[in-house]
Amino acid sequence: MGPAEPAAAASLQGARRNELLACLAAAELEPLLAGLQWLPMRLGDFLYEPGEPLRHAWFPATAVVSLHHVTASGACAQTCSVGHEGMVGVPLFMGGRSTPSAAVVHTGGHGWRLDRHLLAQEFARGGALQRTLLRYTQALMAQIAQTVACYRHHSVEQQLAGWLLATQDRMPGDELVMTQELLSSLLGVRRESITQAAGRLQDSGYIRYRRGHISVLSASGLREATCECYGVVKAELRRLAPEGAPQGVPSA
Amino acid sequence: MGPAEPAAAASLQGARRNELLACLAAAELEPLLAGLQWLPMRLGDFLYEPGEPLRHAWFPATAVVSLHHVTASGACAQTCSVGHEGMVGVPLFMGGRSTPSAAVVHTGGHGWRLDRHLLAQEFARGGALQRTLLRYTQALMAQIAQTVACYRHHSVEQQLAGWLLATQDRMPGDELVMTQELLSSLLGVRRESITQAAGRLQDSGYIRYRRGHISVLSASGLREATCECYGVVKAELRRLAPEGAPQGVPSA
DNA sequence: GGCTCAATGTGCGCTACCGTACAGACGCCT
DNA sequence: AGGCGTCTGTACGGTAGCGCACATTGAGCC
Repeated sequence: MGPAEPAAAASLQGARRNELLACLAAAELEPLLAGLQWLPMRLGDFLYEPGEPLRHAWFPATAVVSLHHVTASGACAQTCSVGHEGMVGVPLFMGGRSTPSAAVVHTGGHGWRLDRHLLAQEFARGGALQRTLLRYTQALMAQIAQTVACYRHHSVEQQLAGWLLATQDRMPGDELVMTQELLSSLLGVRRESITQAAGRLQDSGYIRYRRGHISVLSASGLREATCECYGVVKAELRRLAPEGAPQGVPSA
Repeated sequence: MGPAEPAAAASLQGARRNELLACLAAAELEPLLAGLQWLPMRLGDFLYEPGEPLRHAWFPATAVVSLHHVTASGACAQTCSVGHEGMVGVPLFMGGRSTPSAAVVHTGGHGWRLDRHLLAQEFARGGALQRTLLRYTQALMAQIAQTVACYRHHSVEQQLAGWLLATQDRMPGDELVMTQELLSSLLGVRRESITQAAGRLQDSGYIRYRRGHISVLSASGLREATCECYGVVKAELRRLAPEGAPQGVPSA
């Protein structure tokens, strides 16, 4: 963990880099400020692990987080992706404290960390914050459920294209720092399957990659290459997003 | 829809057939009674369809409901199962009104139907009902997420065994009315794959089936045959279940 | 009993993805 | 520059599940 800027830096302005925080009126945001910290979120950081009580909630701004499950044999499968449109730590207000899933930062960046007591306390008030978080949680459920259908019926190439689009939507810039090895473990397939699928996407001119970096050259091409799941999830996130929230990538 | 028993039949006693309703103290249950109806839930009934605003919430007692997604090409994949331990209609209190998924009754029985306005109104009070529903919703998310990992990494035979166990947990008796055709469409695989997997389970002596009926002969055998996903989901449902709720199958 | 139709059994080739092994290539470090 | 370690490319056989075609069987019905 890097040195935190003082809590005073948790200004209204800064909070607007996360859409859930951004939607809150000053009156609702104010009580949270004391528990908000703007922190780096580094590639590979685990925000929580299976069965372990969550210690904080996170509201990413430029970082992207993957929620995933690990099977008994050690295999992994990403269930959803969280960026500036959402938050990590839903169980903190749903009442469970922990979950069988894990959350890991797969694109480094920054975000807001919020004290869990403060979150629970303000959530319990039942106002705009509660409404916003519950709507987001529903979108999260839709995302996970869509992933079920996608893993069942669509090809690795379609899933990879969708993953790249979803990740790009959540980060500034077009270049992902990501090895095929890591990507394969997130999607729960072999590294070689990613090599092959990524090769085809590169041959089509949609992406370019080199040792640990992937650049999106044509988002519209990727949209051709992926299945409908990407669009369904994006539409549902938008439908359930808080009103007045900025759409799109935050300024870096 | 069959003829409804009069709302007066929505007694405290009857409500105990669903664990979420059963956990509520009389004071919390009372305001709901006017909107509760004990109704038959027939095989094949759609409780809601993708994108359509939900009209009711359902609290199954002896029926079992499958939530599933349908892909653009018409393929289907079950994301989770709901019986007497849960409820159908989470989007009604999460704020979305509709969802991209569908809910269909796959094991006929009875359950309580609740007026959506009443549900939303009582949920907004923020008491035990809200706490209970949110904890259940978290369990539902865990179930869907576990399904992601399961579809990715486990065999159809493992998934079938788990499905049979999960369904049996939610219904009275050991005989499911279910064709392989319907089962295959729920799990999102070919009918022949089910034939093969079910054949192996029958050869092992764990189940017996004949034209549209499946009997569980050995739940412990099925537990051997399935993956860890069944156990993980069951544990999470139990962990997040309301305190004081009866565990196990309701009397029919 | 015999008919009919839905449900189940079986076989065949096909494809996507897996598991393993190893070769090449790029980037970083000294 | 040269070495090293990581990342990526490729090839091989193996397997699970798909898509299709068709045979068989059982339950219900007249």
